[in-house]
Amino acid sequence: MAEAQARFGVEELRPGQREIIAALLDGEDVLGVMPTGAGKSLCFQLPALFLPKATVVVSPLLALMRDQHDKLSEAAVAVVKLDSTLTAREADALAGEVRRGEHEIIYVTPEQLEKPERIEALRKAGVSLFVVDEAHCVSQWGHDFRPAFLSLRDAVQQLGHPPVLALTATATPQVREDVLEQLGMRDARVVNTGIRRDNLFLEVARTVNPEAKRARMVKLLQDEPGTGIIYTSTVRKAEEVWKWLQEAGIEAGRYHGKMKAREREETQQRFMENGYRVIVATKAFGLGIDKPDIRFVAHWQFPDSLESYYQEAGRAGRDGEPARAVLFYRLEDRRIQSYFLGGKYPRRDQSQALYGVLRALWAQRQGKPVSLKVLTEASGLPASRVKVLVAQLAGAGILDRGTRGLRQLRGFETPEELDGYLTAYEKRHQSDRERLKQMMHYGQTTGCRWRLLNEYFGEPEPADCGRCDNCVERAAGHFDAASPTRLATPPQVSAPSAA
DNA sequence: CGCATACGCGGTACCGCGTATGCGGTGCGGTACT
Repeated sequence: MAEAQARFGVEELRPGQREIIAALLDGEDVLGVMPTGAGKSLCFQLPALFLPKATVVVSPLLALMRDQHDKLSEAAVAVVKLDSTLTAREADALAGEVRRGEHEIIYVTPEQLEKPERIEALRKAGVSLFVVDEAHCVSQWGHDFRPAFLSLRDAVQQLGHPPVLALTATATPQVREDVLEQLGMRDARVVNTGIRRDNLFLEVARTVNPEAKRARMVKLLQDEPGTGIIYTSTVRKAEEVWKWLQEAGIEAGRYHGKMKAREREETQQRFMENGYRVIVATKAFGLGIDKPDIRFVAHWQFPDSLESYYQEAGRAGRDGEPARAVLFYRLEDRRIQSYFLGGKYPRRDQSQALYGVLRALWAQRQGKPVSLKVLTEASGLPASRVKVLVAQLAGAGILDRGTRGLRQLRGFETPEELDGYLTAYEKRHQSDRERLKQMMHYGQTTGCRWRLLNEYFGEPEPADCGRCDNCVERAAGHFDAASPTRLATPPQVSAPSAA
């Protein structure tokens, strides 16, 4: 404890932190689900100082790595980060230091761990603890646009499977399962400190058309003098809303993935310094946004799922003061999310084609390994999709991703097993559509919204909360016998047509 | 998936209708060029 106090200025460990650290020092794998601000970082920074060898921390964003690296350097921790911003010369020099074991904490991107030379350097150094920060990215990003997250399981294996710590603020039972599976942490201990946020008021504004949305937003901005975020589903919509607010004389900033990195950093900086009344943003404005006094988060359009919604809405009121999460619900906004879901995963025919091409290549080379590059070219599929499918085959034990390429281990033994491979992503797609439906249910329900969220996240369900619009209305007698239809009507979520 | 816009066409002097086409999130890393 003296060490924690001296190096990090920490007086006392919180219950979740204590449990996680104890389990790690016992050699267990741990999945820690803790809200932002609950001190996730300390769960690995503190053990890192005592463990004999290095702690590797996988981080999804260069900006997050940079911030944590700089903070730790100031605390006199021997820390290094390996990413693409290094020149080849710098990378070599640092890899040398890593091999010689000169660093206690090593930050890496998942992409770096796909390189054999990085793994080799870490293997030489020896790894005492392997940490995946923001671990929901494994499930949220791994299966489509950053498949490197699906290679982490191999990296852990190659490093001799040190204790693995996966940390996240948001995880449904489903996402938890996926993270544990994709990281190969079958017997992990799960430490969950809950999602409860007493100061956050949940509300939905049913808006039948764009005019209604704008009118409702004007009202929100009049009622609520504090700083807020407005999330939109597309870059174009973010720009549109941003211009509209500026014309209305509101000090608004914008943030989305099409902006230059420099401009995004400046916007975020100014937001932190209270230079904006609101930020209009896409989901790019997410990880690493940790301003305590955000008074409201409004969604101009609903996101793909309740975990996305809660991640974004939960950025309001981190300081514990009253804050509002307002969803501007409009049925038509389903369109864009349905579109995003459409192309997310490998289709059955692509899974089938890839496996066929791979088997042909192996046969042709008499069982010699096939490089990912050769397979990608032969399959004609996008590289990221091939990576996802290869990770799936590796997970099923069909192949091995060695330094010399993809090595065949065995074939599918039964038609059922092959079918499992072919339908896995169809099932995932189906469950994503279900999650979108639940998001819409949240927008349409007349029940307690906190109860619905708790149910969704597998948390104990409270009695009606008094901290959402529906409970307040019910308390005011608006849902009683005078308007029985509102209570009796089940939520209207129209079934999505077959894709 | 479904809306917005453009286009083609018929028949009328500018316009309406039906069909075609485009669009749409999140970031790493490596490469080419200044």
